[in-house]
Amino acid sequence: MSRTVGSSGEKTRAAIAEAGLQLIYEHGYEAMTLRQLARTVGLQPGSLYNHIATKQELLFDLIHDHMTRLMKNVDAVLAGDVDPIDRLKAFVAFHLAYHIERKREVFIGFAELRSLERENRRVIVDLRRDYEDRLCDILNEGAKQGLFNIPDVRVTAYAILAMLTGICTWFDPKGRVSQVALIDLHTQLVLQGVLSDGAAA
Amino acid sequence: MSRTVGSSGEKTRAAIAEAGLQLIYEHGYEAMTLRQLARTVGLQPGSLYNHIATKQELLFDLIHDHMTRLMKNVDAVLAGDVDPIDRLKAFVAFHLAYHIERKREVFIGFAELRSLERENRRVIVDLRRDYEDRLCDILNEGAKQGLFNIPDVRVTAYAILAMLTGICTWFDPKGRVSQVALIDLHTQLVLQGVLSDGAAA
DNA sequence: TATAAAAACGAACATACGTTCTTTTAATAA
DNA sequence: TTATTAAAAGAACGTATGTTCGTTTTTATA
Repeated sequence: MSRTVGSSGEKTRAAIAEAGLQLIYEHGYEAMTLRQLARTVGLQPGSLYNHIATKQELLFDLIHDHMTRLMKNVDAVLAGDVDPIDRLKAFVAFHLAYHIERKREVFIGFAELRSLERENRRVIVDLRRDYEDRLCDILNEGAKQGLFNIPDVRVTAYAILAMLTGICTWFDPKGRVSQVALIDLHTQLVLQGVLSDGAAA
Repeated sequence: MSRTVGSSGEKTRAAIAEAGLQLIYEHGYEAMTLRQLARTVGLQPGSLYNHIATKQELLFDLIHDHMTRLMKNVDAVLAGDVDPIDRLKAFVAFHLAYHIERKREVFIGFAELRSLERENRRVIVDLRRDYEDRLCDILNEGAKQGLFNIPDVRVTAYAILAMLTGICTWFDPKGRVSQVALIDLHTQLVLQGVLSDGAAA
């Protein structure tokens, strides 16, 4: 056989990306086989190479696209507010919603960092740092205005991010807890943990 | 050649465990090669099988030993206090100290869950659940006594655990922040986030 | 000291992997 | 309608992997 009826580069590329995402999420990058991926998409292994350069590039693109989208969205969300408390609330709500929606990408972006080759990893780590900085900026500004009581901004930012991101490892949209309740709970937890005595929530 | 001068099952077994821990931490379970492991320990690949049954069992034992030790230690720590606030403080301090000390095991126990075969994973997941329950118990008791204000105990427990465990991905004992400062900061963050208005810290 | 067990070597096995290459056919542009 | 390009098949390559096995030598036991 050869080229297949109805085949289209665009569709196949999308199918590979989606299947790759799911398979890496389920089994991990190293454990996922290109043969497995090909089978899922309905191709022969070699045919994948009409659409991807290497397995490594598949992983990198996946994470890189995710991080780029994350940055674009967080900047859009934070563009409005100026009050640190509002900004912090907006950040928490956005982070949770996005990480719930993109659960698989988030997990891979964290767990498969070590599967990235050095230069690729550097790019991603830099993007992560940019994202962390968004939260640090908010905390800094809030502390400056005397609204927040924060002994160490970066450590606190890490703690908050770890807490919020952690939910993506267990949250089930069809589960007992609604997304709204989840956001409320975490917003309270974060704000209460960070607000100085004088500031009103 | 054959059996080597000074060779001892006990020592070799320990060396394999330590090297396996480090290599899995660095490269991941799937990426780590038994040949790599053998080279690190100073053995031929086949000789590993005098000490381990399979690669999978190596991973399982590593995680299982870790979880067992974790449970034993947390129970010892919590044996003393009865006041929920004291217990929560003790839990936070213990969790952080332990997770800093056993950084590699903790990371593997989380990231390599999916590399465990079904039955093995079930065992570990059950142990994790037991550990989570320790924190839930504290939160429940505190809420019952009106000390804590917690909308959902299990979700809150997950949030706290995610936050505390997250530090093990970046904490550097030789870094800017001391372990004591870290524990203080997180204790405050957790307590403040959980205490009801009436309760004094 | 003789004997059994333990711990290593070294070679090999079957299999699976990422990737390349040639060929064939479908889609698209001239 | 013809020429070109894109997308697939299918076979193959070199290499690496987890694991097994027979042999040899050291350690421990009786």
